[in-house]
Amino acid sequence: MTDATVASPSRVLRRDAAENLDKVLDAARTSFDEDGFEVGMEAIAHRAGVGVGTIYRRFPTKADLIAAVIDEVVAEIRDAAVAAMDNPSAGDGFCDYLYAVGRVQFTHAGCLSRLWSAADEAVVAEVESLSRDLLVRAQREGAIRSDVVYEDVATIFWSLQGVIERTAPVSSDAWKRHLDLLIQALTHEDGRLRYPPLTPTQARDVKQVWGQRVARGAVPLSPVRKLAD
Amino acid sequence: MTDATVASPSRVLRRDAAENLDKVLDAARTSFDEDGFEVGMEAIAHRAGVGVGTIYRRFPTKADLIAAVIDEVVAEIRDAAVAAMDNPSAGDGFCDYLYAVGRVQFTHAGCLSRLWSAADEAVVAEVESLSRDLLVRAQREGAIRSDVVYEDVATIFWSLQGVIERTAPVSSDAWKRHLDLLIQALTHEDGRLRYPPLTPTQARDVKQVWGQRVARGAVPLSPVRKLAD
Amino acid sequence: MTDATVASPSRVLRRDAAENLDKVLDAARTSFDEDGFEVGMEAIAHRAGVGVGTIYRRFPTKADLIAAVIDEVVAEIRDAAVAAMDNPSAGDGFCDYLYAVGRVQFTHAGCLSRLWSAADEAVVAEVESLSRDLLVRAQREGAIRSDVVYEDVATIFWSLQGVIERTAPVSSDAWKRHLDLLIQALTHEDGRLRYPPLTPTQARDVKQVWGQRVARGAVPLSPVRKLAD
Amino acid sequence: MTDATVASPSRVLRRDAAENLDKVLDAARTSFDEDGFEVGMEAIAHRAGVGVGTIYRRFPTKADLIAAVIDEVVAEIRDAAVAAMDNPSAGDGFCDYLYAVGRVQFTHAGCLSRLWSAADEAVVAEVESLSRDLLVRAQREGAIRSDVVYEDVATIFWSLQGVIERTAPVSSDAWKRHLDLLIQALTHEDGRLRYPPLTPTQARDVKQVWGQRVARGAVPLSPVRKLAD
DNA sequence: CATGAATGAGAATTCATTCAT
DNA sequence: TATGAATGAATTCTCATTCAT
Repeated sequence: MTDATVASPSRVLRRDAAENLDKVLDAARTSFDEDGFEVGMEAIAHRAGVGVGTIYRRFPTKADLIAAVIDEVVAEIRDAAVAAMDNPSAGDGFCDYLYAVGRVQFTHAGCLSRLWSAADEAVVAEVESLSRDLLVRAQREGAIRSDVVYEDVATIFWSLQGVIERTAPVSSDAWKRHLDLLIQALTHEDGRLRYPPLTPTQARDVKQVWGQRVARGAVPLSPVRKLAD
Repeated sequence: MTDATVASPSRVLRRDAAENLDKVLDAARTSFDEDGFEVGMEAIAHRAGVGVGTIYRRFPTKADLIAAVIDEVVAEIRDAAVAAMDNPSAGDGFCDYLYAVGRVQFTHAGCLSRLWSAADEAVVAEVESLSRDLLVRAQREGAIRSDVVYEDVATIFWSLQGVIERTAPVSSDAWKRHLDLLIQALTHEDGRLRYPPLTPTQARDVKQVWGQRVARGAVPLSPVRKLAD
Repeated sequence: MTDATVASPSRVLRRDAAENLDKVLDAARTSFDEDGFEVGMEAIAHRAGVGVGTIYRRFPTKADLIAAVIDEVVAEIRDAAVAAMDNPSAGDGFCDYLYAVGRVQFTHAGCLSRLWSAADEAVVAEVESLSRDLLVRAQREGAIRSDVVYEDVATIFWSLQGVIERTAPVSSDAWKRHLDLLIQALTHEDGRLRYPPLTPTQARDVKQVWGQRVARGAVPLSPVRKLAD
Repeated sequence: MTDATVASPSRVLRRDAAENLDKVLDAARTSFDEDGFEVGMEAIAHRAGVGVGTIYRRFPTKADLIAAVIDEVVAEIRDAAVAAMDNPSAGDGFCDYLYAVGRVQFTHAGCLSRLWSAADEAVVAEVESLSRDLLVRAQREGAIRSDVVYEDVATIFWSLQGVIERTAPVSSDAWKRHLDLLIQALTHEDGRLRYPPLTPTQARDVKQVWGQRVARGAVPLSPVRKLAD
């Protein structure tokens, strides 16, 4: 976070440090993806080829390490959103985006329980803003029904998380089929939705309340393990 | 934590064993619903107003206690399925059922990570069979699109779990809106689904793989905490 | 111990009580013989067909129950000693006695760790006195070497315990062969024994020190389990 | 229990890992010798001046710690066997060996219930092989009667264990006298032994059956406590 | 700076003993 | 009086975090 790049004789050390940080993040990401957040710090350190102390130097807390990994994942999603913006068809772009988010979540199946709630606020805000734009553009184009709001998009992501968490070890298509179904619903105007969407405030609270839990030490788990095992 | 533990002799009159068992199950259910499965046995015992030993008398293992609670939840779902069968309109019955499952899952938001996987096999099989019937009847009536299979129903439940786990502390409508959306997709015949459903085998594996994880001691979490607290 | 046999209208209750006591002792004996002293009180109660409370009525402590069983075993040994006295050949009588003690110890293989140390002092004294007599008579007859003292007999019992504890589940001859060897040594006069025997005081201390251990709660176990299992 | 736990920062300087491992093994050995295997890990850790976690770092399980200590003891016995081989008189060498084994067993009186059964298979095999050689050589020399087999040697060790377990706190000669007696029997050819020895298979089973018990959690005890205390 | 050994609170589970019914 | 449910201290083991080397 504060990696000041001051030109100096100690640049080599700097590089070592940066390399180490990368190794740690890689190891953490992979560990979380495969085994979920319950993996011990020792296991992550081992995978990274460093000592636990080295991890704790950069990440004072396991929660911080998790947050760092989550940030990367959320950044992947942001990039997907940006890419989707380039699609000349707003409707296709929006759908591309939903699939991309599904793909990212599937890839990081072990991290889902903390996605959004533990991530860097700024990036999350960016993602939110992009999501909103993608949705509105698609709606303006008439590709997506008009009674849908941004909060429904967030809900779809949680929905996918539920499906992915359970099916990831067994199928890589299940979530796609589910999303397909959802998209079909999103593109039809006819039936009115009978329940109100989450308000923006509530959507924000979801993250906050979840965060509280974590803070209280009731550290959740990650319920996934990939196919090979 | 700082509740003075002065035991006045008449503070707790001992009741029937059955009553005690109820207290334990109630306490466990509430604890799981609110705090998830990570709650300590001690905490559950305290909530029930009994010693840990009392819990262990009926439930030799924490897993057994969890299973008992889960069984109750699954039984609620079974009852809902049975009730839905009575609806003269097969389509309405099926939708009733989906909402009922959502409602039950919402009520026991802390238990979702073990639903299905830890429950009594027989009851789960019963639920599955009833679900299948409800679906087929609704399809025969033309209320539900024909390319949907039972495994999609299971997927919908997982999807709802994802939504509920995140939104339960904040909204009791979010999952309903999501389900509404899904049902609209289920009732439309037009768009073909582009991805295959889970095979029955895979659907079975979902439970099994999850169960393995649990067995391996990577005890899942429960990611929810209700509004008040 | 204090079973006053006052003739009275409540004699039937008395009989029930006595029957219960027998059932408890039988169950305890069998349990200890088979599983050692670690068996839970619950298991013993179950075997006896009574509740734990009933056991605790007669035996305020597990140690007391153990002592009661041990007393019976020691009484068996006393009876064997008495019987051996009847043998017209003092030498044969003495050897008979050694074998008899071995047999009793083998039968109660799970109880050996407390034999002697936990038993009723009076009966132990009786056994000791009889043993002494049997030994002296055999020595007077010239059947047993003269440099052997009573304490050596006790030592032989402990020696047999060591052999039985290890071999009981596997062989019912091992201890006999060992005793045969010992007896051959006992009947030869030639080699002088190079080490002094335990003094009577020391022999007494063995029991006392052991008893202390027990009292301190470091309740030993019984290391045997019979062949069938 | 009531030792003020004020941690002055310089109270315990941290030493090498190796040194610590030694401290742990020493503490474990002493604890077992004195109090038997029932001592809590906490107690051992306290004696070693470390936290429980430190023990568990090297010994994932209490059983592993026990095994480590036992291995050392068995190694002592192996060394004694090797040394006995050097004795030009095969008969003396054999007797030396028996005494050496007695001495080792006496020193580790609290560990006897697991000797052989919990030890490293390879070393046990080595000891067995050496014992066999020592016996055969002595028999060839005519020093030991010919109807004795290796399994009888094992039996003698168990016999000594029985004597030592009871007498160790009270006398350091008792076992020697008993062994003296046994050796006199071993050196006489005249009387035939009336019972068959353990077969090699049975001797092997002794260890296995015992091991099973341990595995089943019926952790044996150690029935000894040294004189002082 | 990096390392990984040490820490110790916390979690599940057992079992002798007590006591309401 | 008998029953067996309830108790809770004690035990083994885990893991995030600290800190000597």
